[in-house]
Amino acid sequence: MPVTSPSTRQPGRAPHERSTRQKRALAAVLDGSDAFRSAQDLFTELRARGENVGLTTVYNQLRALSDAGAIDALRGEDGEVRYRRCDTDHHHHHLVCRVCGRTVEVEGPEVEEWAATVAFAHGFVDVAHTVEVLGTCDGCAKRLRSGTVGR
Amino acid sequence: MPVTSPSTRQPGRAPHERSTRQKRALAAVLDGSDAFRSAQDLFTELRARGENVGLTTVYNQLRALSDAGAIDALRGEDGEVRYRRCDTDHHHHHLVCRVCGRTVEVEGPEVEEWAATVAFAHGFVDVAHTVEVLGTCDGCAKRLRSGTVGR
DNA sequence: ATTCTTGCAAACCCTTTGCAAGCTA
DNA sequence: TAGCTTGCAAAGGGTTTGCAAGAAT
Repeated sequence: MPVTSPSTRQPGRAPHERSTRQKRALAAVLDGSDAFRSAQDLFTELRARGENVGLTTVYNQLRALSDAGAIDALRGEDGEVRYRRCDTDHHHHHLVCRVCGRTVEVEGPEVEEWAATVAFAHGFVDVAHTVEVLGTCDGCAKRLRSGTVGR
Repeated sequence: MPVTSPSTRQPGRAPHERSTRQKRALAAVLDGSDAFRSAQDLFTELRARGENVGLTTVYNQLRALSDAGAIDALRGEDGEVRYRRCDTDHHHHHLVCRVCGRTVEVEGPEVEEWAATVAFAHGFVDVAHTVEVLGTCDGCAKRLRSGTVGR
C-alpha cells in the first residue's frame, strides 16, 4: 500500500515560500529607496505608510532576504545593521553619504587585486574583504556650507 | 582680592590621569596579543590571570584608550567591537584571520588612491574609508585540512 | 488540512549610565 | 584632602527566540 504523502516531496526539499501582505509592503519600501536603511527605520516607515507590520516580522524578513542574497546588509559604526536592495549582481562596493545616506555602487578592480595580492603574500586563503567609502555628497556639502545646519 | 584656586589651573585644562592596578593589568593583556579582542574577551582573560577588574572598568578604559588614539577599535560582523594596540602610526588596514584572529597590518596606496578618485568622481568630499581583508591564515588552513576540526 | 508566517512578549548580549565607595597624587 | 577611578546594579538599544494564533496554498 503506497504512502499517502505526495511522491513529489523530496527529503531536502526547500520549503514553499508564501506571499503575504507584510512581505509585499516591506519589499515596496525597500524598492522605494536606494539608501541603506536600518530595520527600525524600515519599520517606522511601514507604520507611517499605514502598513501594519510587526517589528519582529521586519527582522525575520530582512534576515531571510539577506540570507537569500536579495538584499545587501551592512553594519554601521553604531552597530546597527542597514539593508538595501541590491541592483547589480556582480561584486561591488559602496560609496555612502554620511549625511543623507545616499549610496552609489562603485567597482574597484584594483582593490580586488590588491586584497588578493596582500592576502596571498601573507599566506592567507579563502579571502573576503569589505570596503566602504564614506563621505559627504555634493548636495549635503553645499547645504552644510550655506549655513542650513543639519542638526 | 584674588581667588583661592591655584593660578596654574586653566579653564580647559586636561584632567590629571592616574595610574591604577586595573589600567596596568589591561595594558598588559593588550600588549600580550596582537589580535583584535573584544571587551568581553579581555575581561575574561583578566579574570583568568587572577586580576580582579570589573567589566565596567574594562569598557571605561577601552573607550578612553580608543578616544585617545592609543588603541584601534573595529566593529566585527557580529556587532562586537574589538580592540587592539596599534603599533604603527600611519594609516593602514588589517588582514585578519577569521579563525584565530591573528592580524597583519597592511598598507595599500592603491586603495587610498582608488577611494579618493571614486569619491571625487561622484562629488563626495571629506572622505573616509574602511577596508578590512578577512581570510584564513596558513596555520589555521593547515590545521583545518588535517581533519583537526575547529569546532 | 497543512505548514509557512506573523508578531507579542520576553530573553539575549553588548554597551552605557548612575552613583557611592575606593584609591591615587 | 581633592577628585579621578572603580565597579555594582540597572537601564538602554538593537536583535533574536518561544510560541500560539493567523493566513496562504
